[in-house]
Amino acid sequence: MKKGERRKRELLEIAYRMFIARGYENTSVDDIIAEAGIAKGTYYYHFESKEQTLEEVIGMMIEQETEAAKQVLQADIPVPQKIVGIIASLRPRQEEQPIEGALMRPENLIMHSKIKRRLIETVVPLLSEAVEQGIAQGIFSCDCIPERVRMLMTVSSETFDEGRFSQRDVAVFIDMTEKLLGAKPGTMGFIRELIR
Amino acid sequence: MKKGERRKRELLEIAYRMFIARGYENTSVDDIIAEAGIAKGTYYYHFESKEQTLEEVIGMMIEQETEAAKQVLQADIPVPQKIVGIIASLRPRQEEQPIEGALMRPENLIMHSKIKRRLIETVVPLLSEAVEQGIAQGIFSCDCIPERVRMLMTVSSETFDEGRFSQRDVAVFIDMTEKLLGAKPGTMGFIRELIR
DNA sequence: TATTTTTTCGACTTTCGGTCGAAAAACTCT
DNA sequence: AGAGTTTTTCGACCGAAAGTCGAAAAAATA
Repeated sequence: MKKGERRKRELLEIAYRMFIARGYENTSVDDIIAEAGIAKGTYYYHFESKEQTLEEVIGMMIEQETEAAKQVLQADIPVPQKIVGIIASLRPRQEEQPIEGALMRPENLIMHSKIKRRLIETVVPLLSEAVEQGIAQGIFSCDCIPERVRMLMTVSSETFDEGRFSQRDVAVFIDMTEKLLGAKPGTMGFIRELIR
Repeated sequence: MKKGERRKRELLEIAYRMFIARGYENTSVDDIIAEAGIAKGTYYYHFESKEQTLEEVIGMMIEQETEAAKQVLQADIPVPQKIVGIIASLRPRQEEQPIEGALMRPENLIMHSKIKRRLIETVVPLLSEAVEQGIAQGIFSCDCIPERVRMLMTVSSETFDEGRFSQRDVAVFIDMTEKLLGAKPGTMGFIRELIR
């Protein structure tokens, strides 16, 4: 009674690839089962609905993305680098699967928003901890850490995720980060390197 | 050759009401034509697709929302009030159509995001002008105005649009606004009144 | 009035998410 | 091994919804 789990993983893997490559909306259940070589009933034996599949696929993505972020948090590097490292670790890397631009295209609006939301959900606590460390070290100085971190993440994903941003955007974001966290001007300047 | 325009307006009006009341996804073309008492062919004579209808409906909304904002910009009141006034003028007013919570519910993700995007698009220039005025008066002091304004709007809509926010969110947002625009602490404190 | 253009109609097609009952495969227990 | 039970698979079928199309009706034009 564990064949089911394997099958589900397999389907999840396929859905994951297809959702990323062609978008959630442009991938039909028929596409998925054709690729997997199974019947429709089988698909719906493993998943409640197409949307639930998306939910689980996003879960996989998040988990994967979060992995790296956690590493960075534990690492023995200066706090500002940690923060930047975490943010960078979960930005959709261009070199990856998303063939063709893909993930952020208007057709994928739904997937995009859902990912964004859950990513923020899971990463805010991690980043907040890093900021706490920074405060303990006298690098930052502020209250309401989770709220501040969340706003920073919101702006970051909304501004940088879709590629079209200017150097001025970067400059303002750096300024904003420093001011929101109560850091000395220049502390976060090296963000420039990572966004690019 | 102008009966067409009237019909289209009528359809747009109906679609507008239904999209707001029940959400884009939950409104079928059949619903719309039933309400309008016309045949499907007629609908598709006037619109390319359901999505294009949404696009035009959003256009109507934006236009409408922007109206008030422009008034505020011209008004003879202190700049900080203008800014808050503009933002307030285009936040979905609860008392309005959106019966049942409605507009911001997860089902309406698509409509919601599209509105958000186009709203920011059209309002950033207006707000930027207000900020310019503020700078001229020595109330604010910053560069990269449109970028800063856009980020503020992003955070604002992402944080406050869906109802679930805390007083700490408000406090941080005020702090952020003042710091991003280079205003004296306390300048924007009255935002508190308007959110909530 | 004749003709041309615009508008309307509604049956039909296609696509897609989802259901269901029954068969097959895998597992359990004596 | 064989009977019985549970899990997994199958694919025909369903209903909803977006979109098409040719032809008729209405309106404008000459």
